[in-house]
Amino acid sequence: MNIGEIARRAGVSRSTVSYALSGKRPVSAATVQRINDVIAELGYRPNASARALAEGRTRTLGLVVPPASRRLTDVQLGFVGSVVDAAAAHDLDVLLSPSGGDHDRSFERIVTGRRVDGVILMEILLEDPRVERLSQASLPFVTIGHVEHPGASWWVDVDYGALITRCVHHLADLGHEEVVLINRSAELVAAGYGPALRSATGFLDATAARGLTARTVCCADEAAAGLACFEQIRTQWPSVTAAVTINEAALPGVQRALHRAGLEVPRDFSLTGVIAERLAEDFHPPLTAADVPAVELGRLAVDLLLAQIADAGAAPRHALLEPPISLRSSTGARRRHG
Amino acid sequence: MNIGEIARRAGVSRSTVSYALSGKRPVSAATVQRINDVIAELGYRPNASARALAEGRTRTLGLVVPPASRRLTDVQLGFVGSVVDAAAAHDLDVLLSPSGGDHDRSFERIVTGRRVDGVILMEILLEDPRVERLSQASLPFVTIGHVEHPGASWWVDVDYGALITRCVHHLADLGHEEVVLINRSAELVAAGYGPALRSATGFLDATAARGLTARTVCCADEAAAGLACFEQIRTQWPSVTAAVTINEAALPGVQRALHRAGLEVPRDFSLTGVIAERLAEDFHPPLTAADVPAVELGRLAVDLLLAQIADAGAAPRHALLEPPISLRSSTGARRRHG
DNA sequence: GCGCGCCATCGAACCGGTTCGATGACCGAG
DNA sequence: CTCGGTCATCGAACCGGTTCGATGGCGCGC
Repeated sequence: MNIGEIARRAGVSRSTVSYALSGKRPVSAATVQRINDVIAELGYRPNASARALAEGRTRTLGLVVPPASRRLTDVQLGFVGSVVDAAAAHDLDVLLSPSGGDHDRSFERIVTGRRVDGVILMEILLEDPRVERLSQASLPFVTIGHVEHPGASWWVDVDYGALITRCVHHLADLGHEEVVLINRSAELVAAGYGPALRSATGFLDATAARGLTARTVCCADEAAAGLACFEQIRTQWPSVTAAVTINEAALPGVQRALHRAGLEVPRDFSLTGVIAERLAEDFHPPLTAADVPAVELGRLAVDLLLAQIADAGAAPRHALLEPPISLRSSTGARRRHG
Repeated sequence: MNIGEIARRAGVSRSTVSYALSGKRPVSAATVQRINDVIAELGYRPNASARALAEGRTRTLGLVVPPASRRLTDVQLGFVGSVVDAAAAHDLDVLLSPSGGDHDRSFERIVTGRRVDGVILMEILLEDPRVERLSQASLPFVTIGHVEHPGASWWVDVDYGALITRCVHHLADLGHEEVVLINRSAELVAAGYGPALRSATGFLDATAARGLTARTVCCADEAAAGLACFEQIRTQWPSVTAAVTINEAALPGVQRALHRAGLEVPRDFSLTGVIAERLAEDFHPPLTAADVPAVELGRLAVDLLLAQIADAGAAPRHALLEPPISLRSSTGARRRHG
């Protein structure tokens, strides 16, 4: 069931079969017909490993994802799905590599084994050893998110700082004077996770610019933590009237805490942030928020990666998306004496 | 940077390098040392395609997932994560194939291109053409979920029928007399999606056995549908006092509907079903439910697949898991005159 | 001291494709 | 009729590993 067998049955040489399939040299119509008949009859398809070896490319992209132990957020899930779909649209397969920190067998296999033509890296830190590793391996790659000093690397990202800034201005315009940022977990912040740090910076800058009192808390990525966290906010800073968050997993807990405290959104409390569209719409009431364009970001990452693979010497490109805030119904004017 | 280069620098032949790396023939300690030094210095790793071609195996597993357009449920996400992790534990990579229906280029590439040593298929239907396709391609595969007549195929699954039956008995024991099954979407049921159909059968059998009045509804996989669906239940069958569900995505909507109707769980209404553990615990109050052991199922699928690959002639094996119901706090005795 | 056997290593073939240079048949122009 | 050029096809080399049979050197036993 290999190309030699096809050639034998069609009465031609192996190279002729190869050319008939690839079209890289002309083959007479009659011969093509005969070869195609044999192929259809035997259900032949070329061996991917052999082809990869000969061509020097695997027609496969690597996608480095956080290990399953760390649950994926909705936004991350959106990335994975859109990358896989975008790759499939180009007839490329996606090889998954669960990678946490530095030395990871799966990651190393991907990088040095020439198993993939390029890599998409997600959930990267401000200082991420994997970026360095890929650079020196001279394997094309695109990161979703960007390191502090991207240098010559290609990336796509959402401008968390700008989006959080916009959320703060929105709240300030509504008259809020003391607002809180519910960030991702303290571990992620300590590890140097870009979105968390850039959100914090944007939040502090914007609140300062508008003269608001700023509070920030870190919150583990789970509903229970969201509940605890919100109750702590109410006790510690009772005059806070609005929250900005990028923590999707905490939302169900925040919702419960609001309910338990008898606070109605947006009458008594405003809530906004950067949140996957589906979750923003599932919230009650639907969240006014910057929807992370996960699908677009994933597709863009694949496009950039393919451009980089096609022209290895090209100048690095990147895309910093700043989606508009979708006005839904979770923010309102601050109530005096609220 | 290939094996020939290593051999040249170490002053040995290519086969000696190969044997030194694989250990399949003895190589003197001094030579091994020299080879390892050169390899460490150059950072050499064997080319995966070449190795796959020579060995006839790719050290890669295929995972067929629903296309991204259909959002993954929490349970499905658990499968993907655990399969990837379990494969990584065996130093295997995972190739993703988004596949919906019948003819799918990505699926065909996986099946006939000898890109993978075996395939794990999830989200299968009672009659699934892909199972047939894999069988005739004589490529080892394991399904998560099982077709109606599994024949000689290997599979792992959760016994939805038995679990739903247990839920019904639990409610009957608590005195409920009219209960509703909130199923997955009507499209899935129509397509022949196993869990949905087996749940419905189990539900009808169990309610009949206990003399309960049974109601069933299909509900799209989203919060809004859950809300609408529950409100319809309240109008149409006002005396229903408990619900059983396998629809995770609808839960936030159900929660909101309960709240809107002023029903307190479990005092006024009982809720149970088959639900991912995390979601059951995020619910308010935490759901008494059969937690789908997604992680165990994924690991098991990989184990069975590897067994099948190792011994192609082995008799088909399968595993039907029936996890216990976790008693949390969403079910209670029916209130008279409720 | 000679032959035997073992140990380490080598060379060549092979896996299944792609690609390049060469070859032969055929056609039209001179 | 011959020569040049095109077109279709072929054969061989190559991609980078693995594996099998062969070989050379060495130590040991008799």
